[in-house]
Amino acid sequence: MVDWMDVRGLQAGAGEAPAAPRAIEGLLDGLNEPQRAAVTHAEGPLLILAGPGSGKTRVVTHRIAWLVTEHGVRPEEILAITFTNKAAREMRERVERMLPLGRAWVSTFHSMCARLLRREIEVLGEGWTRDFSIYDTSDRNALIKRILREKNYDRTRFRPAVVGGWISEWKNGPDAGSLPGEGDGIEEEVLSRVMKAYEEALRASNALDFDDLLLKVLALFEGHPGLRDAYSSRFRFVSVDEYQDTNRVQYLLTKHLSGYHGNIAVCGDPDQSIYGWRGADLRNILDFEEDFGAPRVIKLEQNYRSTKTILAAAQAVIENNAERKEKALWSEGVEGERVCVLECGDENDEGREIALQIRALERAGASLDSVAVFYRANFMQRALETQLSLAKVPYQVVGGVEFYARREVRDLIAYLKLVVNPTDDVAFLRVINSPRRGVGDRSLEKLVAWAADRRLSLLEAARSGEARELVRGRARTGMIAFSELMERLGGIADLSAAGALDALLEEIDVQAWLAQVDDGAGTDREANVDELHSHAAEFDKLYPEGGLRGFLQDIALVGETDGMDEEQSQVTLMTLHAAKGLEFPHVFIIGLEEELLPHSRAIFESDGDEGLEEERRLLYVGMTRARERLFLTHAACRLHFGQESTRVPSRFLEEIPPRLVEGAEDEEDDAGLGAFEAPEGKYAELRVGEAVVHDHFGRGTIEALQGSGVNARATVHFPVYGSKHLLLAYAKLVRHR
DNA sequence: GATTCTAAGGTTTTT
DNA sequence: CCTTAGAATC
Repeated sequence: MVDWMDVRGLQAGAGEAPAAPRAIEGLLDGLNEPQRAAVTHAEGPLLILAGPGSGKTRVVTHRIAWLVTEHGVRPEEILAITFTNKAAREMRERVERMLPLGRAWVSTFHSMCARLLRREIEVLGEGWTRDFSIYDTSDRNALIKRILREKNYDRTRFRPAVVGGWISEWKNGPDAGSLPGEGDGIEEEVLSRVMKAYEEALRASNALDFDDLLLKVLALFEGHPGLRDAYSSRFRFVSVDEYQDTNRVQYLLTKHLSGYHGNIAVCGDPDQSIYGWRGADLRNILDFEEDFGAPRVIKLEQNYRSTKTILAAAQAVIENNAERKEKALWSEGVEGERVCVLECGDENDEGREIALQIRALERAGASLDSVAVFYRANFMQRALETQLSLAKVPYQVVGGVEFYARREVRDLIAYLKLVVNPTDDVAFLRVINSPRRGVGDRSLEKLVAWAADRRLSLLEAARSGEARELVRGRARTGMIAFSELMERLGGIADLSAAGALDALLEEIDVQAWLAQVDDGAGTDREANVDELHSHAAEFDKLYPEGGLRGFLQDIALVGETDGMDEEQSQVTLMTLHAAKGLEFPHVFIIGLEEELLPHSRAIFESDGDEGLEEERRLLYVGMTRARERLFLTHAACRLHFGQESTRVPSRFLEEIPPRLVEGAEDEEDDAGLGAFEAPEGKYAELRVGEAVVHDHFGRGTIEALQGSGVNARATVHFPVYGSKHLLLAYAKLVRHR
């Protein structure tokens, strides 16, 4: 949850003086030399280049504690920026185990900016007030869709999400803050015109999108140096985590925030930069030394997480990148077992193989929550889930359908947003007809046009007798009923979050509304409403001062209840991107195939190796999550978009030295000997040289047999696919004639 | 205004 | 293959 307290008292030192914190026992104990140096760095710029598993979080949290207890820094002078809200929460918790953090700001760039704007946005004088709404991506898209329709653009060619993406890209690009010109192409024209209308609509609705949160603060800082200096001097110690994933706008904010005092500590790892595709600029961290004037540079190179083997394999891969800062990672850990590369038939075979290996790990004493499976693209999740379910391996997927994306939840939030900000037209359009009030598209079209002519918000329009004359029948009754409802709800804006929600639910007759909203998809919508209520109640408890406004801000910026369930013993499934910052004893990375990892978009892009290097970093991030065992799989063919395609093993696999890979060195010998011990059951009759038929690969010849029972494997040569190592338990080999 | 049909298009994702 | 969005139809 975003910390919401402390909206007052910009002046450092305002409020009661806290008792001087005591030195914390052992703050530096168990830290290595560079870690200690980083923790005890006080004034001036600091760049921490932290390899994976090098104790970065520990260093950052201990440094904050050290600043407070040993260097006389007051918590309210500290601003710590993290990559996600979850990371912010965790960092605050970890520091607070050592000392109270009180009014320190620990947050993402976005929540920091939202919080700052709640106080200062009126200084801009551009029309926004402190009750501004925050539009998330789907609010944004809904608005753009409306604009595209208004302007009669081909909405199949120009999809709202795509145009929204362009706008966001523009707002994070070099000309952020200005509007794009029309240029000569149709795309430039659409971007230019739609964005112009979009920006006007945002202003008219007193709303900001995610990008604006940062841009408005930037504009404030640039236009009002006094205000910038007030914040920069209040936050005497600024730190930015995951600096390799910051974009241009975030870089500029960092500059402004630290301009006054230069006490800026950034930390990150260029080798783990995986968000270039959404505007993160690797140069921010690569150029930090020039940008921030002779910083202290500390490299954390000792890895405490992975076995030597895993570390060496990951290192061997990443060394193929040209664009990087050299790091000499080392570990005092054990050699560990070799990396296991598994070749599978297709995606189902891959899933089965993973289930099988997980069972084997379990037999060896591992618990299921020590296992994670990473994949490049979400579509790979499905086959994996199918096979794990069949094999009865419990799993959880990280990053599924977001709670706040569910329809009934979004509707309720839109009501609340409209109460707080009656000019929020996106919210208005979302709920005017939910529950159904007979106000259809045609009626709304008239209302929108009427309101636009008079520069009024839709709610104001719906209140006016003149506008009500535009429509008749049910539509008019509904419009009147709705504006009266909003009238009645006006007073709940100042209630607590749960109080406001209760009042709302009472007014709209939840049961009837839920019955309407229900599409019979079996989703438990009532439970979702209850969950929203408990979120609200929890928020009230945590931040009694926050109220409905605070709650809305909080949920606008927190994507999900984003917790992994750590209670139950189950395997964790997620994309490689989602894996950043985590660690697991046992890691599987699936689909190590050309055009998947590296992804085809990266392979075929024109501008050099940038994309390819990012793919390599992605694999590097995945590999370095593993503590003890690392499994890499690839399939010979894979079904995608209903199309079966033959797969080529990833070039990255070849970058791992064979000596680090299980069975890679001596495979040839084993196969030649045909060491096959005591074959049993139905596989007993298979012999080297025999012709067999396989589901996918067709007819082939057995070249070698190894292992027994469930581990019995055969090397079979297929005319089309070449030699394959197959697990007999799954390959369903049939003797040919 | 609701339901059904059709066509397109489908990395990665946080805020 | 499967989801989604928009158009067509009742």
